[in-house]
This record gives sequence, C-alpha cells and structure tokens, in this order.
Amino acid sequence: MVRTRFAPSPTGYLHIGGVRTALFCWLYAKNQKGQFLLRIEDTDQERSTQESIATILQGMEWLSLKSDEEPVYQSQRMDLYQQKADELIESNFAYKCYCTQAELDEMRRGQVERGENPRYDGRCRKVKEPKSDQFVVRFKSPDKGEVKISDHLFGDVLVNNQELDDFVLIRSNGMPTYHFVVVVDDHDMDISHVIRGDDHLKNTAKHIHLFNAFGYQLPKFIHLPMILGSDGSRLSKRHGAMDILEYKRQGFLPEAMLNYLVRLGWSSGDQEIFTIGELIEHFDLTNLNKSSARFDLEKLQWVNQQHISKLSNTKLAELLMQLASEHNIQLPSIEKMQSFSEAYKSRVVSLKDLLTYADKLFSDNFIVDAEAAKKHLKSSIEEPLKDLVSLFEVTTWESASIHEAIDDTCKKHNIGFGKIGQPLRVAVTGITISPPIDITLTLVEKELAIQRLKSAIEYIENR
RNA sequence: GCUCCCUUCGUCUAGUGGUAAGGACGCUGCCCUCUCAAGGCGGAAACAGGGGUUCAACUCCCCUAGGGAGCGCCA
Repeated sequence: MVRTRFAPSPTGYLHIGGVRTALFCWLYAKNQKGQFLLRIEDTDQERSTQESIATILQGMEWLSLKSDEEPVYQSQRMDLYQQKADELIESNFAYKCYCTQAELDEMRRGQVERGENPRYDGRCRKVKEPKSDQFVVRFKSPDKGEVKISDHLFGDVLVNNQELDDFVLIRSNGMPTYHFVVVVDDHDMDISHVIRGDDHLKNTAKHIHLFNAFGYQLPKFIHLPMILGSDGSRLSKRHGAMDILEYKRQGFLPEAMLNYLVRLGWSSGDQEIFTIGELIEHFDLTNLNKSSARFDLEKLQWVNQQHISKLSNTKLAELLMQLASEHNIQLPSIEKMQSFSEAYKSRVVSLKDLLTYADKLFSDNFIVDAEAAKKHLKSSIEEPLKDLVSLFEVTTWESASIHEAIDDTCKKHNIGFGKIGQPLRVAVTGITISPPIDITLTLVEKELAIQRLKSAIEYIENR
C-alpha cells in the first residue's frame, strides 16, 4: 500500500511550494489507490503557531487535498520520541552532550578560521557521567565511509560521512528535532514514499543513518526540484510565496491552481489542461523533471481562464454569489448571474474579474466611465439613440429582437452596426467592453437599460 | 569556504545517439467581429560555453560558467 505524507511546519502560511509538494504526494497516493496523510511538524515551540496550523488546514481544504487519516501533530507525540531517543542511547547510537552554546560557537569559529567545515567534533561522545541536567541528545554519526541516497528522481547520490556531524536529536528543552522525528514518524506512520522538496536531498543522508540505527526499512525517496520566483531566485514574499488563500481571494479556482502547479516539474505529453480526475489517472513518478521551475503568473492566469470557461454557469454563478458576499457586493438573482456568467466567462481571467464586471453592470450607483463617454457619446449619435429608446420601449426583451431593433435603427439612419454599438455599450454598461451588445442588454432589465440610455442622451445634450 | 544537485525558445516543457528540435504561456500577423475576449490559421523565438567519445551528439564523459540547495538545540 502506497502511503505518502505532506509534513508542513506551522511556522507560516501555506505557499505555492508547499502546495506543489502536497499535490504530488496526494496525486501519487490517489493514483496508486493508496493513502495520503498530513503531519504537522510543530516541534519548534518558538516558531510554531496555532494561526499557521489553521491557515494551512484551510488552504488544504480549499484545494481539496484531504488527508486520509486524522492529521498527526508531532507536539502530541513527545513520549514516542523520548522513548525512541532512549532506545538509541541504549544501543549506543546516540549520547548526551553537555556542551554549552558558547562552547559550540567557539568550536565553529575556530573551524571556520582554519577553513574547515563547521561541524560538531563529537567531544561528548566520551563523556560517561552526567555533567549537568542541561544536555542535548546527539546522534553518533558514522565518521568514515559514505552514504548512498537512492533517490527515485535524482538517482544515487553519494555523501561522504565526514560532512555529517553528530546532529542533535533532542534539544535541551526536551523537544526533538526535525531530522529525528521525520524518521521516527515516517516509520511509525508506515510511509512508503517520502516525497518532498530537494532542499532535503542532502539531509536524507542523516535520515538514512537514523533509519539504519533503528533497523528500519527505508522508504522510497523522491525529491522534487524547487519552485523559484519569477526572477529565478528563491521563492520569497515578493514572488508567489503568498498565502495560497490569497489566490482564492484573487479569484483563482483551486483546480486551476493545482493544474498550473502540477505542470511545474511534471508533464503528460502535450496536455496542459487537466481535470482533477485526469490528474489522478495520469499522474506518475516517471515523468518528473529534475530542474527547478519558475513561477509564472501569466500562465497561471491562462490556466485559470481555461478552467473558468469550462465551469458550468450554475457553478460559476454560485461561486460569484459567494465571492460577492465576501466582498460585500450586491448582485441580482442567481438565475440572472447564470446568464451573466455565460456571457462573460470567456472574457475574464479570474472570478474576481467576473465580479468586477458584474458590479459595474448591476451596481445601484451606476457610473459611466468619463473617457468612454467623451469618446463615444457624441451628438452625431443622439438621434439614433433616441429612436432606439422608442423602439426598445415596444421591443420584446430578447437578444434577437433587440438585435433587430438596432439593425432597423441603423438602416433608418444609414449607419453601420458598429456606429451605434459602442455608444450603446457605453451608455448601458458604462465601459467599452462587454459581450455582444444584444446579449448584454438582455442581462440588464429593459426599464433599466432604457433609463441608462436616456441619461446618456441627456449627457450628449449637455456636453 | 566545503559538499551536493540542476542547465532545451523570455517562461513551463517534449526529447533518452541519426528529429526540419515538438507542444503550451507570453509576444506577434491574419481570419472571425458592434467593443473586448474566446476560437481558428500563421510567425519570431532554445539545446549555457569549451573539450572529448562516436561514422553520428540536445542526448554519453570531463572541465568551466550560471543557478539552486545543504553544512543549526529551523523545518
């Protein structure tokens, strides 16, 4: 049984890099009919917060990356870690170290001065009698030979044991460290495939030593290349390293986020747009790319647009109503919003854009863009608009008959459809962009449309 | 500083010794058209550099450069 896990540390929010890792873990598990688990790595008391946990959980929920078991919180498993540490001391794979911070600093300074690698020199290995009740537990790392990390993606990577030092397993405050708990928990949780960022590739050497010390079987390791900012540097706040929920606020669809992210490092032929179902069906570990990818907002926007235009009008209207209430915007009935969605969905990149158009069109304090008015509401169009008003008053409010009314007016004044289309559009929508004008008009109530036309005529008369 | 990893159009990628180096985003030309999109059909655009190996290298090896990562009582 394939069991994967996503193990974020709650020291901040969930960002794109984390989501991509979680996604690959989740997809692989689902593809293999296995299980995906969530583990909160909150062993750093200083930096872990409840808010971070909450926001990470919300992000995962928004993306529908569900854990198949209750999330594991490392802070609640202290007994296990303590017991495992004792086991290692017992078997002589770990020892207590009484060095003070000052001593360690001193040691490192000397090493750096001599051009050596900063590493703990293992001086407490020999200490047999307790020196104080302040100590850390260190792993007795092999100081000869090398470790072979067999990574599914990167292949065999050899690490010289001399580069590794006796790293800390249990801090002086009794809390275990990452390298220790990751091994204990991955084994305890029966994780078959460890899928994580390649910033952990070299760390895996330490983990392998620990697995060996415990006599545990090694899981499969799959390290994923990192996602870089758009300028190729480490992902930071400036780039895509925002809270994933920020993308929700900006009107991105969760399935679009996932679709975009999956293509960073994975491909399936020439296919770009996938449904979640297709992703689960096609995802594998053999079509992974080894090089890091840059985050590209424009491609994300395109992917989002693709997913929006594939969404049903019912679903779109629902999402719009929801987003509107979050932004405190009043919208007409959900039925109306369905027609609106149909008309506008190919014109937007995000739900937020859609909402913006809806707000402009339906807002109680409707305003006509000044520049658009100046350019399109000219006296030459006054008469045709007046005729149109009279015609509209007796026209059935459907796109075909509306179109006919406009055509008739054009014929009467011997002008092209385009001559009246834009002024009409500006008068009724306030802007120069909208779906075909006859369809747009049906979205606005007949009376309201006529009212807006009349005030446009008034504007022309007064300019 | 030491060590490890990576390197195909601007970006995401396909490619696994013999290809006119394919697709997608973006850019761009045309078509469609009442605006803006969407859509359709085109275009420009890449094998980081240098050495090898080979009849033949984007594909294999080495070096250089650039980028990323690890070297914590962070994860």
